[in-house]
Amino acid sequence: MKKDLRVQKTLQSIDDAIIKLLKEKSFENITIKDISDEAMINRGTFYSHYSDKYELIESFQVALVSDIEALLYGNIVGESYSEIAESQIKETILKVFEYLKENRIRVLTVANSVGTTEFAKYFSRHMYDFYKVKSEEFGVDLNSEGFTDYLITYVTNAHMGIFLKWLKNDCQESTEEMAGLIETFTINGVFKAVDI
Amino acid sequence: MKKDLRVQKTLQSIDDAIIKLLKEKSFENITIKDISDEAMINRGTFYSHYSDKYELIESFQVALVSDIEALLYGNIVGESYSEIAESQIKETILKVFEYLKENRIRVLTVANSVGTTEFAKYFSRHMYDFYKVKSEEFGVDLNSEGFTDYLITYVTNAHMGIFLKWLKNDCQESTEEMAGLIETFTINGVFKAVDI
DNA sequence: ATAATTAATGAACACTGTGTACAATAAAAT
DNA sequence: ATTTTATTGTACACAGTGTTCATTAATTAT
Repeated sequence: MKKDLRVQKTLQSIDDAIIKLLKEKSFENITIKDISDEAMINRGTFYSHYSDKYELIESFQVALVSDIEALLYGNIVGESYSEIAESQIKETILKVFEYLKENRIRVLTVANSVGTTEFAKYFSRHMYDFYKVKSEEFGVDLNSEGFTDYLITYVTNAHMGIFLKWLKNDCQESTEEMAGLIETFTINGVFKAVDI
Repeated sequence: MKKDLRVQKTLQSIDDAIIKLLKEKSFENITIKDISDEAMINRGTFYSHYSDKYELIESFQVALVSDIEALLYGNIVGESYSEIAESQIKETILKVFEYLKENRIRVLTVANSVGTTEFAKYFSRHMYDFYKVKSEEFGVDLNSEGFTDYLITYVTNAHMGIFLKWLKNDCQESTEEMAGLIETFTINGVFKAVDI
């Protein structure tokens, strides 16, 4: 059973409003009044859907991250490294870039809203988990738990940085190019990548 | 000529207050009244030194970053890669870890205050510049400007992630261990690091 | 089509925090 | 000891929050 038409319209207009406002000013400087004015709804109506603006932006995050998770876990199948063709990994990285490109505005506005902070934290926690699961599937047996964690942290943050820079750069490079960069940097190491 | 004694005391008590408060709650939830109460000064006195709490935290950031910059640029001398002993780079990385450890509380509170966001942005912009200058000094000639930028972004974010994770982990690993990790990941690449 | 249900509106309210102003007071510098 | 300067206490106007409630309007179900 679907939600009341009015609710759908209200939620949609709030979404549109916050996206538009985030292009003009920072998240912290946006008030509920700004949002309800822009959405052309009563301020009280906002409160009947979200308890504050943080809850609103969280709903954005949740949507984005669950999309990407579905994309990550949905694409790669297989139980050990040998079963997973390298091309499949490449394919997944490519799909992430494509998703990011398609949702550029949403990703950037969310990332710039809570500060890259909260988003990065939230997003990278999921990326971290993904890499962890994958490295275990790959049969990567590491000397110490701590070592693995740092390794994953390294990769997660590196990739996160690349993603956001690319989006801020208006996605000038092709998704294939970017997937290639990520692969080179991560597999060969950055020093090898520049031939030192 | 030194500043008025009263000013020194006031500024110090504000610093202490914000550090203490940041251990209890997030930066956004701290009010000027909280700060002035904790510092045992009049609320108006706060405003005669800082125009708002953001200006206060920025002074923290500036201090931390300028410390680290001095450390980075002060330690490495030489004009080309060949003149710079590898041990000197290692030494610098080590010193960064030592500095971070000594200023653990300050770095973490600032990072957690503005969100890791703003701090990371601010901090990594300087790190980015450093790596850029260094890679030029090293005579790294790259095919495209964009390529270099992505490479530096990759490294900067990766290192930033490691730094903060280590600090959050209570600096359990030794600074030497950490410097080694950074070196291995960056030079050999993470895949080599785990023997894939 | 009409009645019942549910959402949105407008207006009011108490509350918290902001930033400024200014005379009074206390402390430091000369 | 006198001047200078910082801090204090208090007050004020203002902006934003979050809640309440009766009224109005749209949607759903009969």
